[in-house]
Amino acid sequence: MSRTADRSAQGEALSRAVWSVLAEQGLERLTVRAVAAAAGCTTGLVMHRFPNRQALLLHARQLLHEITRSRVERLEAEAPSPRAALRAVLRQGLATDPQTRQEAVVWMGFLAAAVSDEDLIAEHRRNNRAWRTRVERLTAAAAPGWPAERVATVALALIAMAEGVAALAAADPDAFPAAEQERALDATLGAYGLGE
Amino acid sequence: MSRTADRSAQGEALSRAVWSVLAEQGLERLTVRAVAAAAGCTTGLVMHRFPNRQALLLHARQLLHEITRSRVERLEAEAPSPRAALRAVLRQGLATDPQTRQEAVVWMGFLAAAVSDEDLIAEHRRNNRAWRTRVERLTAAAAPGWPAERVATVALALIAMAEGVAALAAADPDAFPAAEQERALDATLGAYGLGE
DNA sequence: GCGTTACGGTAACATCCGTTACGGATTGAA
DNA sequence: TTCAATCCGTAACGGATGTTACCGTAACGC
Repeated sequence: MSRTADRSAQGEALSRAVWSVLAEQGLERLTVRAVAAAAGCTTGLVMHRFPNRQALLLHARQLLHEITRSRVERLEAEAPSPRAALRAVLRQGLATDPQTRQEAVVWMGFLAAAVSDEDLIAEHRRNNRAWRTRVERLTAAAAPGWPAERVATVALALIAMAEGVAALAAADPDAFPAAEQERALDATLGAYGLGE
Repeated sequence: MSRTADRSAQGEALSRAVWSVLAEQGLERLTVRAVAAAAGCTTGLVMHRFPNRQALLLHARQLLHEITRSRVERLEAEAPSPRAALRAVLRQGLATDPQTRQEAVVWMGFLAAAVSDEDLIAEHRRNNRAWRTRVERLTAAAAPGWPAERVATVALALIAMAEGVAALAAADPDAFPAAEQERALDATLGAYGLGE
């Protein structure tokens, strides 16, 4: 295996360790040593792979974006109709299973970390705006004939709803089970006339 | 002034310092020394007022809940109609001005801190469930005749939407100005037939 | 007026943090 | 085989953190 592939694979493994620590121990315990322990290596490897802790976090944040993006594009391509695509893309943003619940917690951790990290907040804004553009495109396709302003407003409401549900469920899974989250999503889509 | 009032006032001042640090510097820099500096005192006072950092955070979290609760109850009492009450209560949860934007950032910081703090997560769940009960009551009053399940689903969707919009706007105020947030709220209420 | 008590600032403690320096091990080429 | 380069674990460093101990001081009861 080439050296660059090794480096890239190590970077990914360390990023997954960042997610793991962020989800299980929280931002306050997200130290270089904790990440190294979660990845099964030492701080030496971490600091040889990344110039500093900030770069490590930024890489983990970017990789999270990349992974959810590819998942979303697959869902979008496989959907049988524009409305099914819209629903599938929004649905994957909920916190309906351990995997997505962890992602929601990690997403929140990065957001909290971004308050004191200029690079992280820039990354967050870039990703969020791309996400918004995507949902606007899907909404427009699902609601032909709507004026652009209506599309933008409804897309924002849909994004916010999904993100809010995920945050609520991530912090209190028992109070917001998967079925209830999906019911809220379908009720909202239905209210806008975007149901199947 | 009595000694107990002094103690209580100091606790409130320290809690406000916690909010300030959380909003301006983020969770990672929320240290006892930073809180003391923001409050214009020394760590000695902080540690005499609270047994440890965790108790300080918990008090600040509880006070934040108490303050928003009283604001919400005032809005609810002053509203001319059930639908106006629902809208006003949801609207105050958006991040439409520096005050509420700061609250949204602080709220997010406490949520991230709760990942590694059993007391904070319990407080969060308790408050969120109370919040949900309140919005369900307001929704039921605004939509007479709805079955309970419909009320619960729509209330969840409304809560999630408001919370999601606040999170988006807190992290990227330029992309989500106040008018756009309100438009999303009104569009959602309108879609459910709960507009004025 | 005086002693006691609670208050709060100072400074220290042990620990943990991010980061750096160093050294041994492994790899690949000559 | 040998030499150079790369990799990465070890250990240390300066600084920051939560917490504790100590001490001066101001307020309150007698």
